[in-house]
Amino acid sequence: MAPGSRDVVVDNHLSGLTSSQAEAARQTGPVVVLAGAGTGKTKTLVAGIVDRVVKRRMAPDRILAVTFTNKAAGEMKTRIAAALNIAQAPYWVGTFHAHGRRQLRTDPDIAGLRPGFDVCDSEDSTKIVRRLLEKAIEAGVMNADDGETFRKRVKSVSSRIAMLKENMVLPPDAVTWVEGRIATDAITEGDDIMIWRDAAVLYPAYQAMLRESNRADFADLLLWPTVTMLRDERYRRDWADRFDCVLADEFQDVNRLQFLWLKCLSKDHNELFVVGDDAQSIYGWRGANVRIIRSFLKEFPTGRLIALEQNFRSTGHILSAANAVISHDTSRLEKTLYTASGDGEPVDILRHTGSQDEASGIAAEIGRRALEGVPYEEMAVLYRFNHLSRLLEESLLRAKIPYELVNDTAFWQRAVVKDALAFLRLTCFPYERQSDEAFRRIVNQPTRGIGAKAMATFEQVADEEAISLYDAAERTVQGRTGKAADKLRGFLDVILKGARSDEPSLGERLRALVEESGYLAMHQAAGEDGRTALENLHELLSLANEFSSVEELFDHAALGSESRDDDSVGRVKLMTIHGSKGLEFGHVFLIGWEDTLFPSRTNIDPAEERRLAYVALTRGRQRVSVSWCEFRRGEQANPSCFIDEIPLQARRDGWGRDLRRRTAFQGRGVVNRQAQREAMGF
DNA sequence: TTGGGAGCTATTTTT
DNA sequence: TAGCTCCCAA
Repeated sequence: MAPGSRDVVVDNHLSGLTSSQAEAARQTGPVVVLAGAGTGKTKTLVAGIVDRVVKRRMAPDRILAVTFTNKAAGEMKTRIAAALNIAQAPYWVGTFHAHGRRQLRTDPDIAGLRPGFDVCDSEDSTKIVRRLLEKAIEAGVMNADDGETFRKRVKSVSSRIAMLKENMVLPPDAVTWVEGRIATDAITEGDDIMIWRDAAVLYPAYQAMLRESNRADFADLLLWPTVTMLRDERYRRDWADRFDCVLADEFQDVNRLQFLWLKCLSKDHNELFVVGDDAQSIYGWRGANVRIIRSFLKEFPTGRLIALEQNFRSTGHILSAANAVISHDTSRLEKTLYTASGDGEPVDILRHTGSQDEASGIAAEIGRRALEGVPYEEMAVLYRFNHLSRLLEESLLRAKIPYELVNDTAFWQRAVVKDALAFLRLTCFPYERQSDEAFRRIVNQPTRGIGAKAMATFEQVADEEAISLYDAAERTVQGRTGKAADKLRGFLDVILKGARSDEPSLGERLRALVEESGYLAMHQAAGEDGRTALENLHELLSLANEFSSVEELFDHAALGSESRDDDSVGRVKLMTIHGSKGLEFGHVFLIGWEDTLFPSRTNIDPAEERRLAYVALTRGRQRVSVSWCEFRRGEQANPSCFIDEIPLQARRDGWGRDLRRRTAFQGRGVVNRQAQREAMGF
């Protein structure tokens, strides 16, 4: 190697960076990079990795890098591999959950699980809670009416249990912990107190249920490894010794559990590099704790905070609008975005008379910009609530503008997909309680006369004999005659046949199951209603063939993976503001900015709504249009307080209808959305 | 006891 | 739009 060649390489890697970015990448010891929107967050993180590998000679496989989403992890992998010029990204780059799963799969017993445990998603967790709550009410242990609908209560309790886990509270300590929080007024609201108490009481039973059925929920994946690392120094060293440094993205969204996990793994060398933006913390309701990034330096007094403030994404006007809105959040870490590019177009503030008017107005404006040469995929409409997309969809269809509803319902979450997988899961472990949830899901799909009563019998037999529901059903049906019994026997036989199958292709096995069980026929018989279901089913069958084992398939279904990026071009994107975090578009339309909708009154933390507005505004590169309606659902409304905060010199106010008049994009008549979608090929 | 239809109501949703 | 809950007929 020629003298100095190494430095040349380093310079090459850091040369495309600003001085703050490069400084951050070169930092040793604990460092928090406070990276405003569009300031090159991921770029800096990747540069940090490159610096550690190239200059500090760390082996790529001894670097732990975590993110939250599969998409972000995939992106990070690609960029790291490219930057290091290696074919495959380092092994330990992935989501918190994927890492936790690896750790737990290595030693399932730390969570009281056996090898081959399943990971259950929040829907499964909620179902467990629902059954426990029903039982508790039935037994008179718990209040029947809580002032809330049962459904809402179940959801709330389920999410509180997850929050307990994220606060490192173990089942036996839950009641004490919650009572302590109530005593210190950390929990005050009447309803909230009840929900927390419910959660504390049900948590041990919930955990027992998971163990019994050999399943782990999302929080378990990180909880038990962390608890064990804190308890057992040898275990901790075993894991911590695998890494020379630890990096985390979107650090403003970590919860206490994730932070402790990171600390356990980095405390020996203190090489903890985190990147985030407290002004973009919008997941507090999901357990994210923005105080962790804000107090990073208190936690690590020797650490460094480096702020990235030069924005490379948006125009000056967009940034001053965003800065103005976020400046009212006084608890945030100080930082002000600036740009070297010009002011650009002012932010349009569009006033509409009603929501119908807004929808057609926005659609028309999108059409007009498309005529001006803006590609559809460069435009996005963002809203606070999912239901705001409805009217807009209709207007877009009418205007023949292709669009994509992002994150409608994730593929693996869809009922058909979960049903089909339940068939497969049941064939894997018919005689183990691990498959009980799968059994409940599909015994009566299609209907076989198995209702609440029959299920209660199966549950009872299963509990008494300590056998699986499948087993219980098999025993119960023995010797019975009649239509329902025959149908049930048919179902059980299909499962048993599937269990004995030595068909190597998972797609084939699935196909046989859904065909023979009548599940496929059920959807076929539904005609138009079953069409999407059939499409999803077929997609699943071909997707299943890409997996070499059922375990792999199930893991993927629960946690997903970064491979599924369908960046469809030529379509306007419609999504919630939450869904847009981390993305950018040339032209952004923000709808429904009324005092009745946004800020949403139901958010416990008003500052979070403000940060949401900040995220929304900073998605746009060239143009941002904010729209509000004088009337929505018959109620009068005023512009959102966030609109008032946008400085006059950065905005241009006008009526949405003035824009609409200038365009030829108005279609006519009522449309059948499904038919039109098909006609347009999407 | 089941199954199906009517009717109601919706936060946001990385894993 | 969808996903539940409630109610009634078979």
